[in-house]
Amino acid sequence: MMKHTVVVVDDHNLLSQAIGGLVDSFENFKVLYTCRNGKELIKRLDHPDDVPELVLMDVNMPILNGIETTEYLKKNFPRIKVLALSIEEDEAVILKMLRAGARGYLLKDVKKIELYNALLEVLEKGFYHTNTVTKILVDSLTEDKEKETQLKDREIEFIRLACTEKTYKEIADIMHLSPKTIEGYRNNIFEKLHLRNRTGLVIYAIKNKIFIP
Amino acid sequence: MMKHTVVVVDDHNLLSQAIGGLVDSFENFKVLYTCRNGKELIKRLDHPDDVPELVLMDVNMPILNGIETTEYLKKNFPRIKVLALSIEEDEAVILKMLRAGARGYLLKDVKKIELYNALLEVLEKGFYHTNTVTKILVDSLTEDKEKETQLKDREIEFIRLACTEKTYKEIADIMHLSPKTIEGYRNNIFEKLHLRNRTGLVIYAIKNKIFIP
DNA sequence: TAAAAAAAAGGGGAAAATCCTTTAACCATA
DNA sequence: TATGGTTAAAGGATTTTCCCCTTTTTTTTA
Repeated sequence: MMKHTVVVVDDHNLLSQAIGGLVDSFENFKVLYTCRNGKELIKRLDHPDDVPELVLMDVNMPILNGIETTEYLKKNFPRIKVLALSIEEDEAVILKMLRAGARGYLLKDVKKIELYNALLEVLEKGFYHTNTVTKILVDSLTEDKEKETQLKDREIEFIRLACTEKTYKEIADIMHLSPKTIEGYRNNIFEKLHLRNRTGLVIYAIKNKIFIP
Repeated sequence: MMKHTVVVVDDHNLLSQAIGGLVDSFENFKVLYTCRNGKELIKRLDHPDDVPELVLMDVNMPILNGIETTEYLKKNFPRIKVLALSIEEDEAVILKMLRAGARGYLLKDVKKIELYNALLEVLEKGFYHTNTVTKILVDSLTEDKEKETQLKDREIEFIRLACTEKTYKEIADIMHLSPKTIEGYRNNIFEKLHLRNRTGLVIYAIKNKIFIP
């Protein structure tokens, strides 16, 4: 019986070993080799014997990351199916990865049986998506989320000021706007980013490098 | 005429060059050499010819920072006078540096004339302090600032919770305290740290690594 | 140029945060 | 056992924030 061929691409040594081992333990799958980043993978694909059916691809890698690598594969090796593997649960990242051509998106703490199902389904049906990922996909289609979530210049300006000890009234003065307009800004941003209050906004701004303390 | 000997210790190449140039331009001062960190300086001091009268010391350096280096000099080369040079305007840092034995504390955007005066005064009077630094010094003596500024364990715990979207009432529940007590905590902390509101507290906590977003 | 969309502003009200003062309970220890 | 120090808690007043919902003004676009 011919085993399905798999390549694991992940810069985290321990994890790629573990995942490789898991895949090898499935009787109808075989790990050809593992790579530390996209560049390494692309190099190896020069040899026809090294071209797998499926790539388990980490998203966050140095040199050439999962998104870029997947885009490259879609262009140059369209028959290779990419299954993304990541700790990132960030919607934007998941969307980028899927748009780049990934056939599925697994979180790294995936259970053995789920990994197996994912591998099989990707080969048979061409895709595998958990409920979470499906929901994100649907949402992104139905309400043009990215565009609406995009922060405008003036909003960014406001956020930076909100990361200080100034009151909204003071911020309004600085931005030459009415306090009521500032409230509007704040309310829009809260809704866009699913925030409850200013503290959440400050943390968000710092996490996303809008404001650097 | 004998020129006064100076060594510049700063890991920022450009800046140490600039400062060195400035010092050399004073007719009665001469830069012996520059170092990138405290370790380098200590090594060079083995040679008696390399022992200067005065060291212009950066506070933030890798390997061996300004405070540790100044402490070492106080112990082993008490005749070398240290003039601290930093972008840090943090009270605690300034105090540490002075306690370590620095004879003065200059901000890096110091003007030429002020640097000159500082160098002269340190050599002649033994110290040079700007108004700002003097005030900090006085304050630290009069009201035992350090001890009172020290945050207690429970306060740290509170601060971490304040860096979330929780209301004070929710925080009170979590900490098994009355909301009024939580208010007390907050007020004490605001006063200690000269803060106006929760936003300021969040920024402070992140800056000081009490809360890592 | 009229219609649509986005930006700005407003009113009102409830909740939360801020500020100030005072009280209660509990220790330590002189 | 009085004394003072610390921590916890409360009352009351004021400001700021947050949340609806509506209106006006400006800009964009069909």
